[in-house]
Amino acid sequence: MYMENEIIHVAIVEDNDEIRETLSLIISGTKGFHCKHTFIDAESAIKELPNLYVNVVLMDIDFPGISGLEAVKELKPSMPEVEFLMLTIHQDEESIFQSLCAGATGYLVKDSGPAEILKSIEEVHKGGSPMSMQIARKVAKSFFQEKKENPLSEREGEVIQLLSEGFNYKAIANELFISPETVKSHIKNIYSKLHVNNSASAIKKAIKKGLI
Amino acid sequence: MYMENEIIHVAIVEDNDEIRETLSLIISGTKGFHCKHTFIDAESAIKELPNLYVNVVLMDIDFPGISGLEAVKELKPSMPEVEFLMLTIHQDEESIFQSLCAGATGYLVKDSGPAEILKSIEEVHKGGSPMSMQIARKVAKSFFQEKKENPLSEREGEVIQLLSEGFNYKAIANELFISPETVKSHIKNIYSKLHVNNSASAIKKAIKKGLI
DNA sequence: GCCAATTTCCCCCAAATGGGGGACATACTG
DNA sequence: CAGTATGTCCCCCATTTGGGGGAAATTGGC
Repeated sequence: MYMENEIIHVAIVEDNDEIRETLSLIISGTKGFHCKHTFIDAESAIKELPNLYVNVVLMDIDFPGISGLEAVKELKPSMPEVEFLMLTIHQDEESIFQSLCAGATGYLVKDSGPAEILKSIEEVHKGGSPMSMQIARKVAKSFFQEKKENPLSEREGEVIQLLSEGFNYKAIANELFISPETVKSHIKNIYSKLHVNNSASAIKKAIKKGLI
Repeated sequence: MYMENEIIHVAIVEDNDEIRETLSLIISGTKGFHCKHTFIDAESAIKELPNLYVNVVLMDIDFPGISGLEAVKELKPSMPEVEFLMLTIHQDEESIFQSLCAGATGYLVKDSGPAEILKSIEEVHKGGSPMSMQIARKVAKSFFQEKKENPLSEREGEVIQLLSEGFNYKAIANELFISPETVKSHIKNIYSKLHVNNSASAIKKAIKKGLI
């Protein structure tokens, strides 16, 4: 139940001291917003957040150690009513896609102005999915090409074909006259393109997309 | 080109001394047949056979160490003109199926009489696929039920379903409230039923058969 | 009542896999 | 020309997988 005059409780997870403090000041200094809890890394956020009352979490996407992505994966299932807004500088499609899958609701590029940040927090709390224009386009593209384009190169197609027939890396290497390390490399790329991390789900996805 | 009066050169791979000697004597003692090479294990057969001239190999199906099955897999590709006749006591469908896939042409139960053995060797050399009645029935059954029945139990279905979604053993175990060892056990059985030996080919086959 | 299949769990142990790096060459494209 | 994708190969290293055993309880069929 969103109340028009309710105060939105925000938590921040961000390793950069300056950014964290600035965000905290902006938020707490604005009517209707409050930020009491900030965390310097994903580990402490994972430990503390479940015991706190917050509505929205601003989460930096890549930390040293446990990433923000991992943190969302960990936290979201046990606190589904909390919305996660990812903070990112490098707007690469992959981490965006991954974070959406992990349960993040929106995105913010770090150089957004105070007004935009506050608007996004409010929007996500109301049930929206705010993300900067650039990112929205990237996500759309990601989902779009997910459906129609064959994301695998010719070589990758040969590799996954053989993989689906039960060949292991060594056997695939022999078949294609390349090194097992190269096969491994192709498979790593295939998994990344299909958003999976093992052969079973790769084969399933590849078949569903008509790649094999 | 099969010549009517050509001598058929036979090699024997069999660990049991008595059986090996008996077979050798029977074969060499019969007009039109000759057996100069016998091997006591799969290893030596794999090493020596490629350098010898033989038409038919009698291969025991299960050795300690490298199995006869493995030996055929190894040898057949490099000597496709040589026919392999598997010797077996336990007529289990699985090893029969596997050996056919590996490139064996026919089967003999070990308690066959001399006449049947010689007839089978001749037949296989002429291009036939001799197998004892009991075995023929088993193979037929194996191929038959391969096509129509869902060979997976309910639990196995759940397991392969989760497997296809990228869950590893531990995750499947959590999902189904059983031990990872049990998951492993189910997966071993699934692989055996689908005639595969890794997740990639299992998923492919399961999808092709409409199991998931 | 026995046998076969299913479901559950355990052991050992080697091989395969996946994730993280990085490097270098080619080729295409803006 | 710089950037991107592809294809090739290498390192390290932990985790996962698969194969070989075996065992016990349950169920259902013959």
